[in-house]
Order: sequence, then structure tokens, then C-alpha cells
Amino acid sequence: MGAPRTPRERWVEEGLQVLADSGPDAVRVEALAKRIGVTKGGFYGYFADRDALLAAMLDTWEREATDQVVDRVRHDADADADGGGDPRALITLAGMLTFSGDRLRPIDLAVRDWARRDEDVAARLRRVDNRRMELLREMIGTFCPDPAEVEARSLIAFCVAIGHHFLAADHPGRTRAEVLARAGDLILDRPAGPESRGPRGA
Amino acid sequence: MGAPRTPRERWVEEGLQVLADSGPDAVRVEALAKRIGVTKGGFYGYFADRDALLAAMLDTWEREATDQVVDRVRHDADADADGGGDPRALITLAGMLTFSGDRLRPIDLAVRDWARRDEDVAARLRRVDNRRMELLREMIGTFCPDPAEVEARSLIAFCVAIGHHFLAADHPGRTRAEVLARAGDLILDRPAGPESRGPRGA
DNA sequence: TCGTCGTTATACGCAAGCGTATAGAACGCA
DNA sequence: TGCGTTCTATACGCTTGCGTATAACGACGA
Repeated sequence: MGAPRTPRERWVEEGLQVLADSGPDAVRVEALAKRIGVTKGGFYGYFADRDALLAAMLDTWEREATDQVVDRVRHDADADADGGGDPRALITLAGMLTFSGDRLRPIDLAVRDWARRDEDVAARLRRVDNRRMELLREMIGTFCPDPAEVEARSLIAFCVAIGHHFLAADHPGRTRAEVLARAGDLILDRPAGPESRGPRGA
Repeated sequence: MGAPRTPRERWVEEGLQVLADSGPDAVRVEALAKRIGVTKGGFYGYFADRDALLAAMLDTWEREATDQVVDRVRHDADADADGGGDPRALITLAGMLTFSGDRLRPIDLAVRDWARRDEDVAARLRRVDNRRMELLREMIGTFCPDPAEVEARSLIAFCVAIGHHFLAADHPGRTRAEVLARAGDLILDRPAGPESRGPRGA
């Protein structure tokens, strides 16, 4: 058997790329083939139809999105093996506020919009979000005793992490990163850090 | 001249409807015609092409979205002519957290996603968001003296208002409305209200 | 009653995109 | 070298959608 010249994952990868920067409606078999530099000939060997590709894309995203959350927690927890629980929470939360790499974030945003009109996508997103939310609860729980407040702060943190990418407003005299840093202070219920604390990410 | 049987606004309105629940890619001339119960014959008397319709839709949305903000402020300000500035802020902010009617909200969400891939749309959204942000600053400024904190709280409020619609997570043992109410307390920097305070909206 | 003008239906050519069929090319293995 | 598997190119029919052209239709004013 010949080595796959255009393996299945390639179609999925390219599909996720297009999803990320043009939305699900732009994920078209022939367009993907053109991007890859191939005709659609081989596509139907891997997938029954376009919907099967979309499902495979979501499978990949869901798995990666979940793994990533777990990895991040484990990594940050190791990095802070000395200090108390707090710094871990802060660092991880800060990471969450800018949320990881350039690969998954745009996909994540696209999926969120997609979920508004597709039940299946919404169900997948719910699984992923519940996982992340649980993480947030745990972290915020390290410094906040009231469960209702923990829930509220977690919601706020998550909404800011997502929402600021959908927000087009300017902040005259400040950068978005600066405002986000200060927002992080408020969400974490701690006094404002030095004004010149470095930006935590965009 | 015969009365317009299918006036220009009808196309715009139907377009916004489709935009709201299926995204911009689903706004197709012939599909709209079918929805209206007409063929596309008359469409090109009003619009040069599909893009012209999209532009007109955005014009309408931008105007309505702006007017609505102004109206809401004026209305709430009148309703609270007696009390201090604070209640006005609270009420309006609460309204913002669930943001108004069922008509504009879904359009708003669709436009936000759209703006991620279209410069023109992004520019329009920036105008609208800056307007709303200014309003938030003003309201939050009535109880918070530090400008940097005002900016951070405004960002948080706005992100929660938008973000919670893109969030699929559950809140075991609580409703979303309850969690949002508590989040509002935190954003407004006031003690938690009675647990059983009615939900402020969905 | 009869034009007139705006709206609409119908038909056309064109392009993109889906899913299928079929034949050819490339590679691993014997 | 030859065989079989796997991927690929090409071609087909079908549908949807765009934008244009043209003719019919209807309401209103003269």
C-alpha cells in the first residue's frame, strides 16, 4: 500500500484552517482541494461527504481543546510546585484570559458562532466549556470561599476571555492588554498591580 | 406610480433576519425572494447587487443599534429622575448585561463574528461599540473614581454582556440568570444582593 | 379609456460546488 | 519486473446562486 500522499488529517487540518478564518460555510471540498494542490478525487475515499469532514474537524478540535486544557493545568502546576495554590491559579487564569496559541483560538471563536445555529456543535462546545469552567472554579476556589461568588467570577473570567475577541471598542490612552491586565486584577479580587506590569498577551 | 409591493426595507429586514439566524453567507438574493414569496425580479431595482444589500443591512443595523443605546439611556435616566446617579447606572447596566430586545441581539452577535473577517464590518462595529463603551464608562464612573478601573470594569461588563451568549457551559445548581446577577454585583462593586433577587433577564 | 411607470415573472448564460464513475499514475512488495 | 493497493485526475449530471434581459402586469393620472 502506497504512503498516503494526502492523508486524511491533511483534509481535516486544512478544513480547520478555513473554518478558523472564513467560517464553516467556507469549508468546501473543492476549495480545500485547491488549497492542498490536489483535486477532490481522493477526498471521498476518506469521507462519505462534506458533513463527515465537518464532523471529523469537530472531533479533532474537541480532543485538542480538551487535552490542551489538561496539559496547561499540569504544566503550570509543575512550574509552581513550590508556592502555594494561588500563583498557579493566577498564572493559569492569565493564560486563559489570552487563551493559548494562535492555532486553537480562532477555531474556538468560529466554533462558538457555529454553535449558535447547530445543535451538534453546541453539544460539543458545551462539553469543552464545562471542562474549562470546572478548571476555573477550581482555581478561583483557591482564594474565594463563597461558591456562588466562585461561579460568578468564573463566568466573568470566561466571558472576558472569549468576549474581548468579539469586542471592537478602543481604549483611548490605553492598550487592550493593559485594560485586560487590570480586569484580571479585579476578577482575581486582588489590588491593582503596578501600572507598568508587562502586558500578559493580546 | 404603483405602491411598492415589496418595498426596499422588506429586503433589508428579511436579510437581517437571515443574517441573525444563519450568518452572512446565508443571505442569498433568491433565498430572500422565496422567503418573501416573490422572485428576485424586483430586487435589482433597489440594489446593484448582493453586496449593496449587505451594506444596506449594516446601515440599518448600525443606525438602530446606535439609536437604541441613546434611547435606553434617556429612558432610564427619566425613570430615575428622583434618585442619585447610581440606580440609573445599575438599571442600565443590568439591561446591558442581557441586552435589549430579541431583534437586535442576534444580529449583533452575527455581526461580531462577521467583523472578524471583514474590514468594513469591523469598522462599523467599532463605531457602535465605542458608543456603548462610552456609555458604560459614564455609568461606572458614577461610583468608581479610578479611570483605569473604570475602563477595566467597563470592559468586563461589555465582555460579559457579549460573551455569555457565546458560552455553552452549565452552572450546576444555578441558572445562568442567577450567576449573571451575582456577576453584576461584582462588576458594580457592591455587596451581593439577596440570593432570591429575581433574575434580571436571560 | 389609455398611457406610463414601477414592480414582477420568466428565461438565459455563467460559475461554483456536490457526489459519482472511471481510468491512470505512484508506490510497496514479492 | 510485475501485481495490487491507494491516491489522483478528469469528466459527468445535478443543484444553487448570481446578474441580465425582456415581457407582462397593475395601479394611478390624464
